[in-house]
Order: sequence, then C-alpha cells, then structure tokens
Amino acid sequence: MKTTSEQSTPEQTASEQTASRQHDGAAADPGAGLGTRERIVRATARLMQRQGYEGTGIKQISKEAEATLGSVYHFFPGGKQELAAEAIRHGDREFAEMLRRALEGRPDPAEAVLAVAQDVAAELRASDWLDGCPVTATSLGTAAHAPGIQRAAEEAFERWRGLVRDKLLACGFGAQDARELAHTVINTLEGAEFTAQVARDEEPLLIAGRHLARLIDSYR
Amino acid sequence: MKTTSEQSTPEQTASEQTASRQHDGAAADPGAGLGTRERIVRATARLMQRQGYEGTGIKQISKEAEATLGSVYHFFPGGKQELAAEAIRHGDREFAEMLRRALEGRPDPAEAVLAVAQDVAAELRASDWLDGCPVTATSLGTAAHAPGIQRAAEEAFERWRGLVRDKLLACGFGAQDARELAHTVINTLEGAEFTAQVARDEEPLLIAGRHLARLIDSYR
DNA sequence: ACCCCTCTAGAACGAACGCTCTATCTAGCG
DNA sequence: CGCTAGATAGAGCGTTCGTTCTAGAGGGGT
Repeated sequence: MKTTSEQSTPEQTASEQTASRQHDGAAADPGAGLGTRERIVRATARLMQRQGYEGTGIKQISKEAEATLGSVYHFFPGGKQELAAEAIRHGDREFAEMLRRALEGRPDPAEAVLAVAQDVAAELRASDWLDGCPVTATSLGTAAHAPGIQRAAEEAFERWRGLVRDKLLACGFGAQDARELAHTVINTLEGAEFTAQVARDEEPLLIAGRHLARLIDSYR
Repeated sequence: MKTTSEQSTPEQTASEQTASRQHDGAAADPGAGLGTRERIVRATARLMQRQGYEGTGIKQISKEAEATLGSVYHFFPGGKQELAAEAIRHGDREFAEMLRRALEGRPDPAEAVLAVAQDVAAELRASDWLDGCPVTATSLGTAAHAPGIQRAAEEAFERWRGLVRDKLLACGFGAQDARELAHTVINTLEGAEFTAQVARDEEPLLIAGRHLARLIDSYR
C-alpha cells in the first residue's frame, strides 16, 4: 500500500490510472483505450474545432483528455502552439481520408465532389452545427504570431487540393484546369461550411456541391 | 486649466483629453476626430479582424481606441459580446458598400464579381495578409455561447447575398438561379480569402473570381 | 448659482490563463 | 533488488482576463 497509487485519494486515482492505460473495457468515453498522447491530440482537435485556438485552454484540454498538465507538457514541450499544430495535422488526416474515399469510390469527379459536399453537410448537422472545419477554426486569428500553426494549415489545404487535382488529372483534365479547379473546390466547400454553420442550415453546402459539379463539367 | 486634467500625470492626460475630443488636428492616428463610441467600434473591428474574438481583450481595445474602460462599458454595457456584434455590423456595412459600388459600376454581373475578387485580393495584400474577413474572424469559435454574435454574422452574409442576388435578378436571371448563385459567390469568396491569407498569396482569390464569372455565365 | 446627466477615469475583484517546477510512480533491464 | 528513463501528478508562478465600482469633469437648463 505504501508504494503504488495509494498516497492520495486512493480509489479515484487507482481507477483513473487503469483507465488511462491501454486495457480499459469501458465504452462511453471517446478515446478510451488510446495512448495518452493520442488522447491529448484528439481532445485538442475537438475543442479547438469548436472554440478556436484562443478560446481553448490547456487545462481544459488536459481535463477533456483525462491527462494531467504534466503529461501534456511532457509530450508537447512546445506548449499550446505545438499542440495546435498537431491538432491541425490530425484534422488534416481525417478529412483527407474522407476525401480520398469519396474520390476513389466514384469514377466521375463532379459526382464525387457533390457527394463530399453532402457528407460534410451531414456531419455538420449531426454535430448540431458545432463541428466546422478544424483547420480553419484552429488557425484563424493566429496569423500574426504563430507561423507554425499557419504552416500546418497551409499544408492541410495543399494536401486536400492535391487529392482533388490528381483525381481531375486522372479523369483527363488539363494540368492547369485541374489545379485551379482543385483550389476552388476546396475554397468553396470551406466557405459554404462556415456559412452553413452560422446559419444552422445545410443548404449552402448543398448548393455549393451542385455548383462545383456544374463548374467541373463545364471544363470537359 | 487648474480644474480639468491636472489631477494625475498632467501633461499626458491633458494632451490625450484634447485628442479624445472632436477637434484634434493630428493626422497620423486613424479615428482621430471621431466620437469616442465610433473610435471604440473601429478599434474593436480592426483588432478582432486580426486576432479573433477570444484573442482580443477589452483593455487592448480601450487602449487602441484611446478611450478608457469606463467609456467602453458606458457605451456598451453588454460588454465584449455587444462590442463584437457591433464590430461585425461595422464590417458588414463596409464590405456591403464596396460590393454595392462594384455591382452598380458594371453592367455585367460576372465581370463585377471578378472585380470584387480582385479588390479583395488587393486589400488583403495591402494589409500584408493580416486583414481577412472581419465577420468570419470575429464570429468563429463563438457558436456555442454567443447567439448575438452569430446572428450579426448571419445578417451580414445575408445582406451581401442579397446585393448579389438583386444584381443577378436585374440582369434577367431566374429567381432560384440568382439566389443560389449569390450563395456560392459569397461563400467562395469567403473561402478563397481565408486560403489566400494563410498562403500569403492572392492567387486563390483570382482563381475564385474567374471561376465564379464562368459559373455565372453558364446560367445565361 | 445650482443641479443633473452624460461621459471619462482607472483602481480593484475573482477567475482563468500558459507555463514551470518538484515529486512520485511505473516499466524495463542488469 | 536497485537503477534509470519515461510518464504522471498537480501546486504554484506571474500575468491577464472581463467586469464592476466609485469618483469626478464638463456642459446645458433653469
């Protein structure tokens, strides 16, 4: 009893410690069964997606992730900025995966873009209009004083554009058309998602999907 | 002279007081010669445009506006949220004015939208990529806990869409086409501006302008 | 001369901020 | 069993946050 896990508030500390290790059987908590570092990244991503960079505190993150402040700074010695950049990369990977699936599953790029817009709308509605673009939400307002965050955001957009561009290239579009269309596809979805979020209405995203499909078709 | 302005740090207080009244002759300070309330609104708008809602402090606003905390809370008893909503309305009016001029000055709506995109790009570059959309920057991240701010943002977008829609209607477009095109015009410009800001490159906005013009033309 | 109302002025409050620091626990290894 | 490095734990630092509060200045109206 004297050595492990019983020196302060025994029962609570002990149970949380097992929970923070890999083999927890509980189901309700998202991120259960993950390593501490991963739980911190996911909590940061989700919170900053909803509250922005400045609106999210490190202590809130550590609480949400069921990690302690010590763990947060152990894994992310760069502090809040490093945490935010990592969260952006997490959101980057998630959306890229969704985009890749949508593009690979459909032969027609216009139809694929339309489907992506519908998927984004469905996800946004499912979150009760709270989960917008994590990259935008996290990086907005940090332009002046956090170059690392801006770079992570730019890399995310660039990756997404690359996926769309490659699909268009594979469908026989010209190099410049494909590159420019990829820009507008991503930018329009971005803007439409924000408008949909503010208006609590998925229509802007659905309109955007149709218009982007029409624009793509006009280049055939 | 003995009564007004000599009870603490005389010389500085005296000069600032005259500056905070209407008849200051200096030219360097933006907002000089304006009423206190208007100076506060403009300072709020500019700061939140660059730093977001959470990233901007009331004390910073009062300093930037050359007003005191007492004045800020005198004019805006609703505190930071009321201030932000007012700043959004200020940005709303400014962009609406620019949009109105661009649309009125050109008979062709596609050309007008292209010109708007170019204007936005020029302004963004002129600010060294710091001044993005004030409405987006101010309202992002407040969805959960500030309905007044969200409403002001939605009203701004709606007004801008209305201007574009009316232009299209006046040019003979169908009612539904005009309404939906207006949505995408505003949303695409929004998204492209943010991407341009992050990438420090005006190309996304120029591409957006060309694509929007093409999309509009496709509905003739 | 007086009052009254608008506006200015900034000290002060409790809470929260990002971050540092020391101490302890755990796992793996000899 | 002891040692060490990785990971956890959270009190506490100085600062800043949004807001409240009291006090006073300025300028008509009577």
